[in-house]
Amino acid sequence: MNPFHAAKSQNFTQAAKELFITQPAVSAQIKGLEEACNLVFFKKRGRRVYLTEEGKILFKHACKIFEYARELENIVNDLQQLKIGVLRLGTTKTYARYFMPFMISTFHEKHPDIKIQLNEGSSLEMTYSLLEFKNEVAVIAKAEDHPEVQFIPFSREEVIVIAPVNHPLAVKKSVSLQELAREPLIMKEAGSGTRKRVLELFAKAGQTPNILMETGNTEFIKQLVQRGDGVAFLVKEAVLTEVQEKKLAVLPIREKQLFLDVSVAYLKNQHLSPPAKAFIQILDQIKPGDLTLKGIGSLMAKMLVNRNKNLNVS
Amino acid sequence: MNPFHAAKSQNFTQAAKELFITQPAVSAQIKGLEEACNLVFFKKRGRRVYLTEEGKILFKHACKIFEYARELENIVNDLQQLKIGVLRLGTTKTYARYFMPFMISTFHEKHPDIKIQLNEGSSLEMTYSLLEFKNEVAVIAKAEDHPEVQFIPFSREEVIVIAPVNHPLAVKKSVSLQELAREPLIMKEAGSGTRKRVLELFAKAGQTPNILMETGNTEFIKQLVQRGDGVAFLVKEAVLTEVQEKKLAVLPIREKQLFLDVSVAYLKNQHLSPPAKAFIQILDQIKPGDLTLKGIGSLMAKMLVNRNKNLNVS
DNA sequence: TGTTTTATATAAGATCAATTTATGATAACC
DNA sequence: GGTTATCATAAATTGATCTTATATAAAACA
Repeated sequence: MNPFHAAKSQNFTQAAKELFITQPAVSAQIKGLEEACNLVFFKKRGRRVYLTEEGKILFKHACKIFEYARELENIVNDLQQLKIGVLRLGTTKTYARYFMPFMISTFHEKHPDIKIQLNEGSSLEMTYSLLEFKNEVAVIAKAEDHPEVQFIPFSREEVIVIAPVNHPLAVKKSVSLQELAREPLIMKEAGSGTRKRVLELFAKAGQTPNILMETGNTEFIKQLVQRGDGVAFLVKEAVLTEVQEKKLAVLPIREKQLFLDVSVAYLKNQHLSPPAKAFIQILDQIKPGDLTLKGIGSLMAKMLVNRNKNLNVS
Repeated sequence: MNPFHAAKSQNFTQAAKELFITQPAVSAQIKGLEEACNLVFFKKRGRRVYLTEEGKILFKHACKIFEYARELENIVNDLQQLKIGVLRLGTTKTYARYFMPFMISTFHEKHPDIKIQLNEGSSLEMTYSLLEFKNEVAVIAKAEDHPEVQFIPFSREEVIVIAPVNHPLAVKKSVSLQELAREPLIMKEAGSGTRKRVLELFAKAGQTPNILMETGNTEFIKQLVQRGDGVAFLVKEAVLTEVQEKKLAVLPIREKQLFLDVSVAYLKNQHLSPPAKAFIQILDQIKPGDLTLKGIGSLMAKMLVNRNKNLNVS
């Protein structure tokens, strides 16, 4: 099995065969070791060799090294075969809440041994987290372009304007940006992809939005709007339930629909770990429609079952 | 400290310095490893290198190997410095009882970490135990010469004849072998050094001893003689107490005193382990007189204190 | 007892792996 | 924008390891 083990079979020639080398090579190796240690590990008697006491002691301990070497090989195999590994994934709170569960569950189903570390922040923060090697992949909007970051869009999400149910504009057939600019706006924080698109929209229309408040917390925004503190632009998916339950009204914008591209982002010209590669590959296979709440319905049960195995979402 | 550790310092050049090799050597090593594993362990960004997730995992496990390698070095050092090791020592029951305690105690005092395995048997059996590698050193009488065994005499013990205190010959001024040959003799077993000398003695005198019984057990012989079952030849040292206490009588042999050489025996042309070498060296330093019961008196206390540390006498 | 077989040691030459030297590319620093 | 620091690469060198061939010695056998 290993040099020592073979030699221990009280036969250098046999050891040589097992190691696919010649007998003099074994003799030389052992001689070298003995000289290096200034100790004798084998004694010869007749045509047999025996381990000395020192040899036995050294052998016993040396075995552990070979054990670990074998273990290391297993680890390398496991790394190749996605049996061990970590996927460090960045995303936004909103995506984590509305799109990620399905993606992660699908990934986890296919690679149940890979640990998943999910980090949240604004799209921009997550873009930088890639550059800082904090995350390897991010599911975010392109809040800012960066020459070293590759964005692969995989889903186009509609951004809508929400208002309190009793809002005067809610009854109108269409609302202009000019009208919206007068309303107090609960805006997503700096670095948000949605915010970027919204600001672009106002700028293009020559309007300046009346930003009442900024926050990264989508749930908080919904609460404020519901209480009548203002209106807000949010991804449709995130307010679906509240709209259906008539807790929030959707203001129909006069201008054409506003969309937000959700992308997988990762560093250009940088090696991707096997888990990261596998994750991106899975995203390629998932049809965008499956990501929405509609698609999730039938998969809810599965997700709940698989959730807490080695799925270290932190 | 080790290749990986150094490389982990996010700097191949630094690693190379620590390893006393050049930077391209480090690069080549890592490239080789990565290619062999079909994995990427380092990623470069700017002028720094970072461990990938896979690199971190492999590194964590590889450290254990280097830990063990360091431990192995310590073991080799300890073997050289007699910090660990086993002394496999053969001797006879009688010597174990009367001479060995002092020798072992002296050895143990000088090399407290060496374990001692004491095996007992007749002198001849112990001679063969050397040839079978069961023991490395033996403290025995030369019961039989052997071309491969080196005997180094270090003590000359007097052999005396003991008889029951009321034995008719006990009152005589001197007893001839002829007279002794008529007495029932409790003889030491085959392979005994004493037996060999006694038989030689009778043979030289043209007499045939009247052997009543053979046994290897010296204490048993003393019991039998005390009970009046016969006379026996034994090493003086072994019957000192009983003679002083007048439980046994000593028959004065007419012929010149009979002596038995106690030797250290070990294999010629065979490497001796450091513990065995150290033991023989200590025997060289001990004056024969110290070995007897007389010499032991003052050392009794010390022996008793030191006895049960890692002194595995089996 | 001598001959054959089996096993290790040794020496010289060949092979292969690892290292160095020299140089190029690239990003950070001033 | 030039300089510095760092890693990559290629070719040459070195050194270690292996092989081939042979010697030696003990066990097996006849």
